[in-house]
Amino acid sequence: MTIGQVAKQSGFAASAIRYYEQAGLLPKPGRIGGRRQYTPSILERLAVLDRAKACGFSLAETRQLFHGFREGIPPSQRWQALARRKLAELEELERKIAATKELLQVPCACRDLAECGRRILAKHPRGRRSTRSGSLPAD
Amino acid sequence: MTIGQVAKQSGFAASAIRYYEQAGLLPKPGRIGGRRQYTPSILERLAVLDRAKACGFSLAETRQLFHGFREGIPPSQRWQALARRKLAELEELERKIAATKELLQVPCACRDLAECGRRILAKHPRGRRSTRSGSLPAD
DNA sequence: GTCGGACTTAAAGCTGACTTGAAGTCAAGT
DNA sequence: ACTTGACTTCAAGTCAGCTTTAAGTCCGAC
Repeated sequence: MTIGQVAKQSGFAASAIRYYEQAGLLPKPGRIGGRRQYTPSILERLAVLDRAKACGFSLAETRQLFHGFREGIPPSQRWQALARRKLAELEELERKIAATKELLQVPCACRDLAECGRRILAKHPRGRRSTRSGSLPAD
Repeated sequence: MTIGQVAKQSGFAASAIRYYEQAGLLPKPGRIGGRRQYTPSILERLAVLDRAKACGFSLAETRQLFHGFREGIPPSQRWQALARRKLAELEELERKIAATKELLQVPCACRDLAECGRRILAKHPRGRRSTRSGSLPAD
């Protein structure tokens, strides 16, 4: 199969497939005239990749799934090890969401935004911010 | 106050304060000898910004909070309008998390990852992927 | 007058997961 | 021979929210 056929059948963009190969998530396929030639087993591999994505795993985590264990460790143990960590992360995320939702429901009766600022300052004298990412608040 | 003093008192990095100014989230302060000179009211403004961040608002959303309404619309209505949308987003996110957690708890008894792939393919014949971002799965 | 520290700007770098673009190659069809 | 379409590589672009860097400026102290 050519990369285009794999792309169509798997639903992944050809560019993504090349990217995954480059990232070490897919085995390097044979080539004919410079072009990648895949066997259908690539579709199984991509299905696993898809599932890993659906589990919220980053590419680094998915790489662990494939290459991060001693040979012979069965998939069940691999998935489990990664799942444990991810579940903890997701629960932490749920906690953040709950805290954010609470904040969003605090009523405001200020006359202007400056008054909002004064009230916030009055409750939370001063804070240090942490230098991190993520679309939700740090703590 | 100099930007350094504001940084220390607010907990924001000086570079972040400049960035917010550039992004239209902070008023342009007066200058003395080229340096920004702030009045303490900047601290109120930054406190509001901080609260908006804690509410999970993006800078674009926070800009709306400040400038996205007709003059005279009180803070309560501004917060409320933004909060409604954000709460909906957060609930959507919670649904995704719940779905992801379920997936993570599916047991696996495959002998190898190729078998995992075959089983996944058997259940979900083929899928189109959507071209979007976010650390959690698309649907 | 000269040192150091805090400030200024514009531009580039960071993260993750890809996509897009440019320039070139290959195979098949007419 | 020539066109078309699918492929190749490598580099750069995308998004957010900043930080970092480089090169220069300003002020107060000594």
